[in-house]
Parts: sequence; C-alpha cells; structure tokens
Amino acid sequence: MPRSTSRRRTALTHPEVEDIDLLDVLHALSDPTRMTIVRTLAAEPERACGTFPVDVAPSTLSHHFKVLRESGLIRQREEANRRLTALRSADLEARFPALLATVLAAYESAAEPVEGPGGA
Amino acid sequence: MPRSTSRRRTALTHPEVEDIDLLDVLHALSDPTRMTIVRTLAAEPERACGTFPVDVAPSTLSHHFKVLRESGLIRQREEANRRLTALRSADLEARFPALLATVLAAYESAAEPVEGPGGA
DNA sequence: ACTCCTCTTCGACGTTTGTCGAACATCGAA
DNA sequence: TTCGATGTTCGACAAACGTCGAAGAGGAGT
Repeated sequence: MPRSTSRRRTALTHPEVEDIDLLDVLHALSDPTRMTIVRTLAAEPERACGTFPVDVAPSTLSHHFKVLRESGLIRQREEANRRLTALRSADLEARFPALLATVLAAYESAAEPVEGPGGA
Repeated sequence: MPRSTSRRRTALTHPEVEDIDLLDVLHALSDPTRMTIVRTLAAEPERACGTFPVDVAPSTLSHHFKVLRESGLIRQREEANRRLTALRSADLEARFPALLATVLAAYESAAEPVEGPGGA
C-alpha cells in the first residue's frame, strides 16, 4: 500500500506566478488570522508553522496555510519535521505590482496603535 | 407598524471614513460580481443600480450593493426612484492610500484583454 | 387611479468557510 | 524501538455567503 511518497503526504502545491488570481489573493487576505500570518511573514524571511502569533487550533492553522498557499501568497518547504513558510513577495510583486506592500501598509496605518482590552 | 420612514425603507447607512475596515474592503472586493461593480464605477462617476454589466438577479445585485456600501467602498444616494451609486474614491484614498488604485490596476493588468461571451 | 419601472426586503436553498477534536504520519532524539 | 514534537487529514458543525423568486414600497407617467 505504501506508495513511494518521498514527501510527506500531498506534494505542497503552489500556483505558478501567472496563475495567481487576484480575487483569491484578496479573499485570502480578508481573514484576520491569515492577515496576521502574512503580516508576520512580511517582517521575517521564513518561519515554522507553529510559531505564528495566532490563537487557533493546529488543524485550523493548517487550513489557513493551505488557503494562503493555494492563493499564491506563501510558499512552504519542508525541513526535517518542520514546515517553513515564506511570503512570495517577489512573485506577488511580479504578478501584482505594489499590491502586497500597499495592503500591508494600509493595515498597519489603519490599525489602532494599541487598545488594551476593556478599552472604554 | 407604521414607521415614519421618510426615505425608502432603511436609511442608506454608510460607514464613516475612519470606520472603514481593511478586511471588510478586501472581502468585498474578493467577489467577481462586486469587483465588476467597482471596476465599472472606477470608470464612471455615478451609475444607477440596474445599469451594471453583471448577470445576476436584481435581488442578488441589491445584496452585493449592500455589502459594498457597508464596507465603505461605495456611496449610494436616492434620486427619484433610482439609486445612484458612486465609488468612495476620495474616502478610500484618505483611509487606505493607493489601495483602490493598486487593486484596480492589478485586476486590469492580470485580466485577459477582453474575451467576449463564448470566448475563443 | 392605475400601471410601469426601479430597487429592496424576505424567506429559502445549497455551498463555502472557519473552527474544532481525534487520528495519523514523519522526523529527531533518547 | 519508543517517545515527543510538528503538522496534516478527516469528519463534523454552525455560521456566513451567493443566489434566486415572490412580494412590496415609491416615484413617474398615462
């Protein structure tokens, strides 16, 4: 039964730059958890799945990574038993010039500086 | 239950510029029909609801306008028995500089030049 | 008054989405 | 080999979404 799967299970499919769809990207970015992932990635070159400052179950996180990967926003590679994730900045830039930077800047500028819980 | 609604039924609520949420905007833009509406609006200053080049039922269209309006992307005003819709370009620009233009440019550059119905 | 025309609201329906827990696969280390 | 750590896949589920048709509200024109 064992198929000679060298990789893990499925083979980490990423869309070609030319196949990245704008609406898919916008949709991927419209979720808070995924936006956090992307923002985090924008600040660091690469990061393991479990190290993101999000508060969801591992399975949920895995789901979000899949959405981001299939939208073309991130690239993931396997290293040991870890999955390293990186933003496809260059690809995004090639496909949709300035888009990512503009969206990220918009998010940062619009975010309230910091409002503690219970903020009256 | 006679409500003294002067306007039509509900009073066309639009979020304040400061209340426009980036994720809401991105989500609103991630639907093909709504993107078409926004693109159309980007080319014309104002337009009646029924005159958009989209192919959905009136009720569906109405729903999309509501989503766009509540996200802050469009503004609607009543004129006679028509509802005129306009892009909130200036407001968007103030809230999220360059965002709208970048997204629109991304769409146009990525879209196939023009494919008539029945493509080929 | 009566009739169009324009657009909205109200269910309804099927699909997609975000979420979780349980089970499993893989690698590295003991 | 046996663990432990890391992530994924598989249901399941409720909520949200996109879509429609029917019904209704308001103005304009006859």
